[in-house]
Amino acid sequence: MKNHPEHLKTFYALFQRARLKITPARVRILEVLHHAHAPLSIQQISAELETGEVDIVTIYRTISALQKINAVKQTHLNAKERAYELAGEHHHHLVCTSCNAVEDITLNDQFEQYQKIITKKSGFKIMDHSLEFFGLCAPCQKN
Amino acid sequence: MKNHPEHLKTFYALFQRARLKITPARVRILEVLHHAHAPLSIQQISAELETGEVDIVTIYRTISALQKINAVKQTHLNAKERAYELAGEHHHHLVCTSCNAVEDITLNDQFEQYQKIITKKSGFKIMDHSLEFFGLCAPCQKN
DNA sequence: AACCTACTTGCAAACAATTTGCATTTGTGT
DNA sequence: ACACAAATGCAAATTGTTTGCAAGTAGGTT
Repeated sequence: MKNHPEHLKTFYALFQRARLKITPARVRILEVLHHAHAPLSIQQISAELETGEVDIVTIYRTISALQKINAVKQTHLNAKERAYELAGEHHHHLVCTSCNAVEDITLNDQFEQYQKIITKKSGFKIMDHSLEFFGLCAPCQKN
Repeated sequence: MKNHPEHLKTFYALFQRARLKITPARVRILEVLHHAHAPLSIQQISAELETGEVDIVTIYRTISALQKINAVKQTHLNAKERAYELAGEHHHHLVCTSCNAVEDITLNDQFEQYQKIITKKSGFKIMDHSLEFFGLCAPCQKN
């Protein structure tokens, strides 16, 4: 284990536990996700990287691996694409249906309440969830 | 406009407003969605119909048209597929990650509260949302 | 520091999902 | 019954995702 970016160290631990190697491609992909302000699709991750830096097949495989070790979470921002964000950065999303901007929102007590009610009513053991709001962002409401 | 199934009449109105024709294929697709107990993917809709009854391309186009006039809503129950349900039957979903069962849950005040808070905080004009919980259903918790 | 081996990668190609073009058919207002 | 725009099926194009395999590499061991 060489000199890898410091701020990703929590992920390196996950890697080691799963016997996954810390490769340049994986570090770059983690960095891209880390710097993102919203979940990214495979295509978007690919676009963030230098052309030819990482093959898109490798991105697919890396994301898949990261999901298995719970290092990334999948969300669904629109009809077309699946998008991914680093675990531990879980939040809900506001998706503007006009300009396609995506804004993160942090969950609060009110939502926890709702989840508790559902749990009680359903007998379901809830492990995770995905919530997206669709509408118009402030700027787009003026047009 | 001939003798079409009575219970779908609210949709016929939407069709006419949008100058969409009421065809056998569309009626059948609406029926399938109407009888479904959970959102269905394109493939599932296709499977519900008699073989060769409606071309899968037509299902794609029909669903797309129905979405445009807000007659169906899209949800994302799992990583692979998009699923659809009739509008007006909007609810949240409990997805069992073990047996893949999907259970509908009806939203309640608690959730409305949460949405209100988000609206106030963000300045977003929320038109719609999508919420899925993932976890283990009661039976699967025992295994 | 060189070595070994299992894990990774890129590339090509298979596969699957979704969309498009076009000739033909059909619903619906007149 | 007629006329025309809209809808359908089929084939083919496009796009998204997965798989097979030979070559390359991380990271523990000597």
